[in-house]
Amino acid sequence: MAERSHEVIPPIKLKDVAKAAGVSQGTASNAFNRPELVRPEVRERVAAAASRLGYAGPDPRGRLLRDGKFHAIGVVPPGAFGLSIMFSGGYTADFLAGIAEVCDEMGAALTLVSGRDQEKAQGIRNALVDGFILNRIEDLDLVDPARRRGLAVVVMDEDGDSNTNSVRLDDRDGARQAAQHLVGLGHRRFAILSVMREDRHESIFHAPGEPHHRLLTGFTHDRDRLSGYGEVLAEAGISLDEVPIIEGYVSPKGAFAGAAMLFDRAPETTAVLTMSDGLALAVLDEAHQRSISVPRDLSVVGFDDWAAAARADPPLTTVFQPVVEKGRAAARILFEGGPPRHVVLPLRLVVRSSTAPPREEGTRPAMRRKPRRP
Amino acid sequence: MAERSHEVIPPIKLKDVAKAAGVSQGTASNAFNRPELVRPEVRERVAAAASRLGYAGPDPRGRLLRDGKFHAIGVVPPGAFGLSIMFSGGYTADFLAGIAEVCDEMGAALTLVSGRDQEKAQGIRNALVDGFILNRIEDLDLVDPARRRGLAVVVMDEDGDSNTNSVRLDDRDGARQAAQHLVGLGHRRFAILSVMREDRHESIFHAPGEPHHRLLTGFTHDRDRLSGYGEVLAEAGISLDEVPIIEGYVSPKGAFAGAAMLFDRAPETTAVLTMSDGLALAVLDEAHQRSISVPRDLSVVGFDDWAAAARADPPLTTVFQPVVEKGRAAARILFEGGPPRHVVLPLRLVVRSSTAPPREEGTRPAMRRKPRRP
DNA sequence: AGGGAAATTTGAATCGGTTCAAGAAATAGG
DNA sequence: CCTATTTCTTGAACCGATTCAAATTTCCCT
Repeated sequence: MAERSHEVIPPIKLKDVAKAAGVSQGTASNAFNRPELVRPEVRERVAAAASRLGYAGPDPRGRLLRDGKFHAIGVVPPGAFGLSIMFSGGYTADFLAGIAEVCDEMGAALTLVSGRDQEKAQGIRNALVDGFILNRIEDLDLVDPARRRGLAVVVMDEDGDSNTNSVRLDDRDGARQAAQHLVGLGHRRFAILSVMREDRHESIFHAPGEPHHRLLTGFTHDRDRLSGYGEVLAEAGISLDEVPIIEGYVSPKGAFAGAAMLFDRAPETTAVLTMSDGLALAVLDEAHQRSISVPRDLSVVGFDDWAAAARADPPLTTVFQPVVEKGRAAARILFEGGPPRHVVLPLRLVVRSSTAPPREEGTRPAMRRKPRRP
Repeated sequence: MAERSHEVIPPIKLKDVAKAAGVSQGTASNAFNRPELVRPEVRERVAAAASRLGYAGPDPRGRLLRDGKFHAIGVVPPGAFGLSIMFSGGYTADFLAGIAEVCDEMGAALTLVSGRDQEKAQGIRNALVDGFILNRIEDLDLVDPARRRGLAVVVMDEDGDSNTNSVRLDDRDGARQAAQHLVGLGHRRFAILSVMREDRHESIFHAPGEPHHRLLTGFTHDRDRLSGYGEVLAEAGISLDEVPIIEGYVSPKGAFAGAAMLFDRAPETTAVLTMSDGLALAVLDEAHQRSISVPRDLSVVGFDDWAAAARADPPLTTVFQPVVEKGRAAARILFEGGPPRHVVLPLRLVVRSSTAPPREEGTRPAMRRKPRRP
């Protein structure tokens, strides 16, 4: 018949191989997966049949259905930016590297689930993974779909309810270390540069005495940092109410505006605590513009330990975040299973050269000086 | 019975939902996947039953088996370093970003397959993906296992056999552009810094006149670059045989050794063509140590356009590689299917400040000067 | 050779859906 | 009201393996 040649050859299945080798399908399966259970001669017959038929080995689909495990864990890219943001370096890259390390050890695959916004839930429902690592900030509403599928879930940067795994950093303690360092150096006149997540375009100066409940700082970790600073200052007899706090938008521009505001409105400051290296680096830059010497005239502490912090001039004292370890911890929880765990990782102050004891009273030059910029 | 409480509740399946809703399993399936085929009232009854039973929607395992598509593509980490190398920035990160972009558009997942060496083949056999992007260099032997599974495959940096998809860069043309630039500036005294992939620890100086078949340069793209250089020089009447070629090991140390050798053994050179920005940056550094001015006394061209190239002093003229686009192209081929394709992407010379016309004869200072280093 | 233990092999159940031809019900047309 | 359509539903086949109790062989001793 003419149609013969148009027929699609159905792909070879284990059953076909079994038949060709003259064994049962069960034995054929064992020949591939538990060869020690099969007599060498038979094993060989199966192998021969397989290669004769061009059979590449058991299809993972079948196995998957049967034994349920995907041997892969999933990560959802944060925000609405899509997958490629995960490779743009910095935080996400380090985080993934930590996860990847553990996946490697476990011989599991790491699956990056695509999708933005609503599509993400869809992605969660269909992902071929055994568990998910979710970002608290944007993906908290994905916990439910994942759980309903019976998947293990780890939520980052959030305590989570007591039966959801979580991994977060001890931001409060990190902030305490930073503040303690400055207090220990003898500083008494502090200012705090905070970030503001609202989409505002002007920085806000909260003068001493202003009630701090008006702060716009939104994320838990920012609040933790602030409270860490507050605690240590309080222990040193300084009320947070007396400390000027500047909130700037997280963009570089916002950071510079905040830095300028610091010099303009709080010139008596000898030590600046910040919520992020971005802000601290802006302060360094602005200080340079105004010929204010860091750390002689002003000590600056960052937060996060960006790569740029070590290269800054002067190298920035800042708080290191174990981001890679965060990834590792999250992945390990997923693989280990067991009852819900709540991991809190310690931060560590890295002392570099942007901090020093304050200048003696009287020898400090006025900070408010015209910027050199045009 | 006492055991009652110990019984494992079997997970809810579509069948259970169908029964609870009083419809056939087929209808229940449609209610989820093709709701337009189901009367609204019935659809709702199914939804109600599902939510009452805590059913999260059809399990992907079942669907997978039936319709075969994983909606994911796989990437294998190069080398024996494992997964986490993919996030260490630079080449792999850019490459993955390109792949990720396309996955996003297609709503597919990106799966990073773990495993090193032999385990990789195992990973290929079990990966839950529809296609693979493989690195030529280490993964050529993985093409077969992937193909046998009937998966689409794209091989990078290699022409591949004519029925294997491939994506590569036009290194020869990139090299031509670089050489042409220097020839156009008037240079006639060239040297070439090449890389050596063997695990040697000393650089090799191939003096003019030496037969070049002794070069150790191993990768196709390195040979392409060399041949591009050679072609253009030949067109300018300069035989490659007259050009000193230095092969250095790819480590930073090797690069510096090669750079030193250049100044020591080929001091009359006015223009250096390199196989990599790493080498070119080492030359810049060594020139600085020896107080040789670039580009006044020596023009240097890199290859790859590393991020550091633009920041170098002076900013390095180099050949830009569209790595992100490489990733995109590979992913697109996988998703588009169709007959095998062989994509060759163009490179582009980026002229910065490390190249200039040669100094006039006679005014050039002797290059061989004692290095300032201790 | 005979009996029991150990090593292999078999066959059928199961994993959780999707799909499609065929039947049933609802709707439209005359 | 009856027939022709159109819209929904059903039921069974199928996707490709793994697993395990039971059946069969092989092996080892006496």
